Amino acid sequence: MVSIRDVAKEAGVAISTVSKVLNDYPNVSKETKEKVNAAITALGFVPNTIASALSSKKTGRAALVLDVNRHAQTVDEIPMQYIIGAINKAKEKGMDIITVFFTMIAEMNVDEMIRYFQSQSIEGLIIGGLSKEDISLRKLVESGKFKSVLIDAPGVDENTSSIHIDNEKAQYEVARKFLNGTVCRKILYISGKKNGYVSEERLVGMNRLADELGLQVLVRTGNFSELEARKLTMQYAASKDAIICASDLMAIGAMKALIDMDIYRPVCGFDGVSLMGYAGKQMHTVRQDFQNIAASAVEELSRLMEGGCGQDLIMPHKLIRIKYLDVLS
Amino acid sequence: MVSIRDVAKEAGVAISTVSKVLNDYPNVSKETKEKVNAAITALGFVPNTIASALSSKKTGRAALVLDVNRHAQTVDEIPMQYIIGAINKAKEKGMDIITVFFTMIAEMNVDEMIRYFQSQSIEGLIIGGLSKEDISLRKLVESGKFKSVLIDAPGVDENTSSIHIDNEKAQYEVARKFLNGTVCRKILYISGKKNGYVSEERLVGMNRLADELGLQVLVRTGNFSELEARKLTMQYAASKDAIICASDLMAIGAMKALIDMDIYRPVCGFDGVSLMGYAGKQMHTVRQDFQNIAASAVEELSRLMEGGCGQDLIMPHKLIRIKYLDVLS
DNA sequence: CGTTTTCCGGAAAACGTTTTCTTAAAGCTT
DNA sequence: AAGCTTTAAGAAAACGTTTTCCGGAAAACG
Repeated sequence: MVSIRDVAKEAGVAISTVSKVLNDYPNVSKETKEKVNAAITALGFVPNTIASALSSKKTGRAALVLDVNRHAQTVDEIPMQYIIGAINKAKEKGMDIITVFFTMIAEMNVDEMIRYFQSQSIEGLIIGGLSKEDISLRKLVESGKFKSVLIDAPGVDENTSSIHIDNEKAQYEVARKFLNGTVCRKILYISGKKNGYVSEERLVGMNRLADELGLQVLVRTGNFSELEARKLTMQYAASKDAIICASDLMAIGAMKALIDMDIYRPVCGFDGVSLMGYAGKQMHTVRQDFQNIAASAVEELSRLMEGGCGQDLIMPHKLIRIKYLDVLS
Repeated sequence: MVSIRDVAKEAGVAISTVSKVLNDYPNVSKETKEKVNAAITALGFVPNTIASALSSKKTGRAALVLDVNRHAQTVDEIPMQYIIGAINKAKEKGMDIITVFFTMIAEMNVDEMIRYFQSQSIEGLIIGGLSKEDISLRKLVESGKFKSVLIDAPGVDENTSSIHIDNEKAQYEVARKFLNGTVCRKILYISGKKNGYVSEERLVGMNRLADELGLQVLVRTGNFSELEARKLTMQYAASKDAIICASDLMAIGAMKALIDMDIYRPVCGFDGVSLMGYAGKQMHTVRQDFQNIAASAVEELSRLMEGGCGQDLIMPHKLIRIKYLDVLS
C-alpha cells in the first residue's frame, strides 16, 4: 500500500506537507502543491481513512437507525427510501453511513448501546421513527454522547435536531380536501401508534378540522397495521360516512374490509407510498419525500457535527390523489 | 476516551497483555485475564476499532453493492431484504457493512472504483444482480483486490464466490406445476434481462420443460419491467394459452394487461415477493428467501476473507402459490 | 540596512491498537 | 542440580495519518 510517506519521498517534501496539501491547508505554495499532486497521481496514492480517523479523531461515521419489522408480510418501502436518500447524500458529503435496525439493538440497555456505537466509532445518529416507548434509544440520544437527528420525533437538546413534515397541518389539509364537497359527517379516524409523535400530531390536525366542520369523529388506534385497520373498519364502518387513516397501509386494510363488507365508503390515506399503486382505488393522501427527508437529515447531522446547534426542520409535503392504475380485480 | 493503556495501568499489566486478553490469545494466565477483565469493566473500556484496524490491517468492512433504481415508481422489496439479511448477519460476525448503490458508482471506471473502495478500507464486496453489462464493476471483481461474493452471477476466480438458487430447476419446476393438469400448450414466456445470468438460466429451464411437454413457447424479453411485460402481454396474449414470467413484477404487468384486454389467461410468476399479496390473484411462483441468501453471502465472504477459496453456493427455493388476499377490486 | 513580520516547509509527537521479539520464571528431564 | 523446554508477561516498533511547534527565508517596514 502506497502511503503518504511514499508520496512525500516522491515529491521531495515532508509528510506533513503532503498532509497539508491533502487537507487543503493554507500556507503551502502553489508549486509545492503541484509537486505533491503530481506525486499523488503518479503513485496512485489513496489516503487511508482509517489512519486519518485515528489521528484526527474524526471518523465521519454515522448510524442510520431504523425501525424495520424484518418478518412483516408486507413490505414497508419507507425504510428503503430513507436508506437511499441518506446513503447518497452521505457519499456526497464524504460521510460514512452504517445502517442499524431497531431489532439489532432492541435488547440492549443504554450503556450497551453507547458501547456498541462507540466501538463502531460512530459520531452521529439518524433515527427514524423513535417513539416514546423506545426508552433506551431515547436515553442514548439524551446521553449527549452523539449528535443526533431524529426523523419524526422531537429533539431533546442542543445536540439534537428534529426533522419531519408538519403532520398536524398535513392531516388537516388532506382530510379537508378529502371531505370537500361531500356530505360525510360521521368519520372513523384510524390513528397510528399510541404514544407515537406523528400519530398524535396527525390526530390534532384531524380534531381541528372536526371542530371546524362540526364532524363526529370516532378515533381508534390502528397501530399502523393493515390488519388492525381492517378489523376496526369491520367493526365501525357500517355506521360511518367515511374513513380517514393515518397511513396508507392502514387505508389499504380499511379498503379490504369494505370490500369484504360489500359496502362503499370513501377512504383517505397518509404517506403516499408507491405501494398504493397496487391498491386499485383513487385515494387522497399526503405525499412525503422520504429520500429527501433522509438526505436533509444527513446534511443536518453534518452541520451538527461541525458544531452547529440543534434545530427543528419542517419538510414540505404534498397533497396528492393516487391514480387508479387499472389494477387487478 | 479510556484506552487500552488505562486498562493496563489499572490492572497493573502491560498493554500488550491487555491486547492479548482482548483477542483471546493463548499464553495468558487465568489470573491475569481476570485482573484485566475486571479493569475493563471497572473503567468501561471500549476497544477502538479504528486503531485496531490500523494496526492489524484488518478492517472487517465489506460493501453490499446493490442495483436499485432510486426513481422507480414501484418499490422493489428485494434490495431491502438483502440489506436486512446482510446487516443482521454482519453484526453477528462482527463485520461492518456499508451499503452502496450501483448508481453511486455507475460513472466510475475500474480504477476509480478501486480507489473508492480502498479509501473506504473495504476488504470485501457482496454484489447483488451483477449483469454482463456492468463492465467496470465486473473488472473490479476480476482485479482480485477484494474478496467478493456475487449474488445471482457466476464467480470468476478463487477470490470470488457465487450464491444463487438453481434458477433453471426452479423455472422448470414452477412452470411444470403451473401447467400441470391444464391443456395450455401455447405459452408466452416473458424473460428477464438480455444478458442477465438468472434470466438465461430460467430460460433454459423453461425450454427444457417445453421440450419435455412439447410446448410452443414464444420468448420475449421483458427486462424485469412491469410496463414492458404489460405491453408484451397486450401484443401476444390473445393467441396464447398462458403466460409465464421470469419475475413477479412482470407477472403483475401481465395481469394488468389481461384485465385491460378483458380476457383470462393463467399467469405464472417468479420470486415470491410479498408485494404479490396485493395482486389479488392466486398465482404460482417461486419463493426465494432473500434475507437468508444475503446472510449466507456474508458468511461466505467472511470465509473468503479468512483465506477460504471461492465456491458456488446453491440456495434452496420453494414453489408456492400466493393466496388470494380479498384484495381491492 | 537592521528589525520585525509573514510565509513555507519540516521535525516529531500523538492517536490506540497489534504483534514480534525478548526475557524471566517455572517446569522437566536425566 | 545442571541443562533444557515451556510458559507468561513485558518492551517496543509499527500501522498511516494529523497537527503542533519551530526555524529559516523572504518580504515589509522605518
